[in-house]
Amino acid sequence: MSEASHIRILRDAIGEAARQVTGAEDIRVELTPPASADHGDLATPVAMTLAKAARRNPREIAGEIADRLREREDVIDVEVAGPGFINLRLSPRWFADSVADVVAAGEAYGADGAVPAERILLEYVSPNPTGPLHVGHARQAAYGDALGRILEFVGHTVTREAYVNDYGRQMEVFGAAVAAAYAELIGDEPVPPEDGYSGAYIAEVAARLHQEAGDRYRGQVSPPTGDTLDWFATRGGALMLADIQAVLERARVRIDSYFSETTLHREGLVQKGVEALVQGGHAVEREGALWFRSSEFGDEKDRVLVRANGVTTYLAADVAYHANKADRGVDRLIDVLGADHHGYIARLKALLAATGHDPEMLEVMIQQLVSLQERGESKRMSKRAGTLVTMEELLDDIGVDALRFFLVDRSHDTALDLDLDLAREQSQENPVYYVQYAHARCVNILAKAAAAADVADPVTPPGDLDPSERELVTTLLAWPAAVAEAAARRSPHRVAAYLRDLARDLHAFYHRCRVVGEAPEVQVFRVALTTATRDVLKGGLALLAVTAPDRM
RNA sequence: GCGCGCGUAGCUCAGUGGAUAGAGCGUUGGCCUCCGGAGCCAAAGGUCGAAGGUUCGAAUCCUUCCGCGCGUGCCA
Repeated sequence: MSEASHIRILRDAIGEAARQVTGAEDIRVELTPPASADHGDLATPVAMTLAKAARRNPREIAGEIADRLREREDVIDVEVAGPGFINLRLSPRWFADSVADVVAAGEAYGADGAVPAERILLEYVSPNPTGPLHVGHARQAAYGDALGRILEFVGHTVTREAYVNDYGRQMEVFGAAVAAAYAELIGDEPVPPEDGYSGAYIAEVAARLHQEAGDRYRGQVSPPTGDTLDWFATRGGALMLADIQAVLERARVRIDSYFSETTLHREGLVQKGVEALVQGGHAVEREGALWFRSSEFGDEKDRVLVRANGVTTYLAADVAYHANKADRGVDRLIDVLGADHHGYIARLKALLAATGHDPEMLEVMIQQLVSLQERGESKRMSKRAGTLVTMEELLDDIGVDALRFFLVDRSHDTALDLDLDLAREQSQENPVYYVQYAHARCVNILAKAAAAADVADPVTPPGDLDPSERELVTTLLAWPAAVAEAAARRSPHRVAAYLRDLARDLHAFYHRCRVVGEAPEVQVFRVALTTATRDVLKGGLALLAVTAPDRM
């Protein structure tokens, strides 16, 4: 059930009235809470949207539509305002029916609204198993996972995948660094690689490998070569990847499959992909290297696939990987990448076009940089200075709920300043607790009302509604549109923003209206309203993988 | 230089053609015999970076300019 049925009936009625007045077909009726509550319960700008095609004054059209709506029982007042808005005030009966709709829909409320439903392959995080996940990965993970949940909720079929960059020189350097730490451990001469990896985690990996292999590699690691180097790189990488997966799991990030870059090379798919490009005339040799002619497909310039020394580039593997993904029978590919990869978009689209796919099937969602703020100051992060904050440290510091909420509370294309003091705060200032508290408050009220509450009964309309009740109901009715918008725009932050709005309306309602101990018809209505709010809060938080505690 | 992103309240940010531009934090002032005050109510605070243009209507679309970030490797 994507929309409560009584608001749909109303929307259809407005559409029909507009059709009668203007003759237009297929009218999309936007029906939202107005900017100010004293404009009514719901408002629509439909007359203004139709004015141009109808070549008529929007206020005139609005007036005629309004006349038709006035006859309806559920509408107690209609007025035309401003440039042509139609403002509606709805009956208590309509409010009661609408709340009952939401309660009846339960978990399905707002779900399955996507048209058409697509099969989507969503790639995010994509770690290098040469080091721990950092803050940037955390943002990609929180965004990607929330987006996946939202897309599924509105009816798409989603496969979540992470591409593991476990191939190439970086793995060798990593292996050499681990081997050097191992050498130090067993008293051999350590030969750390230049520009190598450092940090305590390298020593940890070395220690775990020492437990596994003992002193077997004594005399072979100063420096390691061949199979020995390969062993340190591969085994070390496997340990790192396991750690990475554990951190993601702890952060409630779901990934269906980890796709190994090495596999692509081992199975000859990279080679095959490159050859296909050559045969298609999309790759040419120049100055000893093999170039992908991506500029033919809108990229700024051509890109190297195979270097003069015969080694393939990262892009060559991506040809194979993206062609592979595009061939899996999906309608859409979504890549979540960091800000430093935005130059990559044109390349990826070009390689899809060159391999005979529609480049439009790929969407690349770029995540802007994250910086951490503490005591009013930005914490500078640098890999070299060793001040990089890992995702695991962040989880230890502020917890899963705060991390998940804060990282998706802002649009993905704006740089994010994560205020650690605020995130740690277990108080009113913290938006996570604000929303969670609203949920706990609903649960508490319902527990108190439990004896009297029978929401299965038809919800009876109260004599009149408090303004805070009207606002809470119209906000609840806006949920399907909000989550559909979040999905369509790939914008999980809209869900977070919606939940804050809903929590605010709930708190305001709580302070103005008592639920327990009121006249029976009032109590029944308010119990239903509280139930609906609880369910939407819980469902919305679940889309962000944030818990909805019953008590705090 | 070129490409992409961003410039909105003191700070962090919502708002991709509709009404008097919003929220959180911060500031100021109110509200606990009452379902949890982790809350509520109110006030102050804005030339939406600048200038043109399109439109009945522009923070939103177009053009130019200014500022910030990132990219612009035979790195990944």
